[in-house]
Amino acid sequence: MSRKVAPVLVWFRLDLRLDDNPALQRALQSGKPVIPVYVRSPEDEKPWAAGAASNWWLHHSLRRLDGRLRERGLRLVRRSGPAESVIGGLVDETGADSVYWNRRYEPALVGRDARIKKALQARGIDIKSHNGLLLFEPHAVKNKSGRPFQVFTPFWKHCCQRETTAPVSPPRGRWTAPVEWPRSENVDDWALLPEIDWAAAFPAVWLPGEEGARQRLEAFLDGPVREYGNGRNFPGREGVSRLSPHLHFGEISARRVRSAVLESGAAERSKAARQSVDSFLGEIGWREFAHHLLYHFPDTTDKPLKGEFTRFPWRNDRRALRAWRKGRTGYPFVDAGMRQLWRTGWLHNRARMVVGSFLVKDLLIAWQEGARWFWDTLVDADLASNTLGWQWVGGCGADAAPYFRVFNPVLQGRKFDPRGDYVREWVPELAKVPDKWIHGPWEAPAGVLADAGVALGKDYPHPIVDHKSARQRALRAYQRLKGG
DNA sequence: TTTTGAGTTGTTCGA
DNA sequence: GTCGAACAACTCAAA
Repeated sequence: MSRKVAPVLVWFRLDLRLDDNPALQRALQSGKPVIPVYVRSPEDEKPWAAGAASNWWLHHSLRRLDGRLRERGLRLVRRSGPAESVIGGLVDETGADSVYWNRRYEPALVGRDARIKKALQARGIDIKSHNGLLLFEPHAVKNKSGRPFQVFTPFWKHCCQRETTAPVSPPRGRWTAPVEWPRSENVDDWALLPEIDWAAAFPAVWLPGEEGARQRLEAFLDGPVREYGNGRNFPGREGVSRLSPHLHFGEISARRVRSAVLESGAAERSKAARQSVDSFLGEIGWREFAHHLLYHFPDTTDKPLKGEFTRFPWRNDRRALRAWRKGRTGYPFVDAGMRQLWRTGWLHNRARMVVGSFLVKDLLIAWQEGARWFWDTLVDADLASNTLGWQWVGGCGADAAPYFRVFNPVLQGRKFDPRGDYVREWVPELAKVPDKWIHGPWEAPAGVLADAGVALGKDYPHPIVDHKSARQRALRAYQRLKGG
């Protein structure tokens, strides 16, 4: 191999995969030696530092990616520091004449990447950025008046009428490595893993990395996808894909997921299956929409999109917030969700809505508090999706839930966890409570609780608020806001 | 330009 | 027990 051929740097970000990775693909097609790089940079921590659960995932995902690259004769060079100086320094060290990456759309990073691009181009480096994250890029989707969509349905209808590009598979065999590898930091030294054993249960649930993503997708296509329309509502069943962390870290692309679902033929089996596929693809659409909104409304990570909500009378109740975080609200369905989150770094979407509604409406605690907690505890913590979700549940987003939509945690439990499986799994102290009372143990006759070995206030808390009056309180607060 | 219809995920109340 | 209306008002997209 000639020493004179300048290598290409491929800057990996939220695209920790080999498959359908346009930046990598382009580099490989150039025939030049390829140097994959991951930069741990302080800009990535804006507006919020990465959460502990995300860091756990990142640690493992980086190791997996390095392993996969090594199978192809490459490796992942890891560096930390401001991205501009790290990438610039690597260009100097390696003599690279090109740098390729896939675009990110978070407010803090768009400008940074543009600066890096400009600075490198000024030095004569070939810079190419690609779309590896989304089906439709935020700046490319506009309504007929040239403005960003703010309502999901028309947004997604519009998107579905557009052309999409097909996923690409990387070339087989071994790839061209540089003559010399630049120094790399050790992921272990980044201290991404939590010191306490809080993540102990994660490995039983998750396999970070591209292979794990593939397995999840295949398991989903093997069955649940056909029942998704209905099955996705039941947190105690295996009805959803659980692809969210893999999608967040880019271990699998939205293009790949979409095309695999369509090619699986799942939709052809029945009308219900067709609808199931549509509603699953709609969830991919919500991910797109979240990025779209955050790109066009960058303040919404912290500020309500609807301005009047800045004067909403949120309560500052640390005690209630703590009970919510720990899953000790006394509402079993809510507590099951919060404990699943803590133990596994993930929460079923039905449960996300219920616990979110409980925090915001029943406890009248600001949605930002919920967003922060999710940010720290979710392995799929994604700035765009988290922002959209909490603005939605808070009723202050673009596509807001009407304020009077207050989830009743008992009814939700009875409807979507009728046998109490979900509650029994995550709130084991209630395991012996009969189905009839499992979602509202305080209503159970004393004898029933005694037989189940539950003393309320001792083994399991009394409800920290009375839902009926809490609902009234929330409705009044929201009504006042409207009234001015 | 104006008008019209619709908008992720719910609950309660009263007939 | 079931069912439909009410819970508001507003913005947005499209015809």
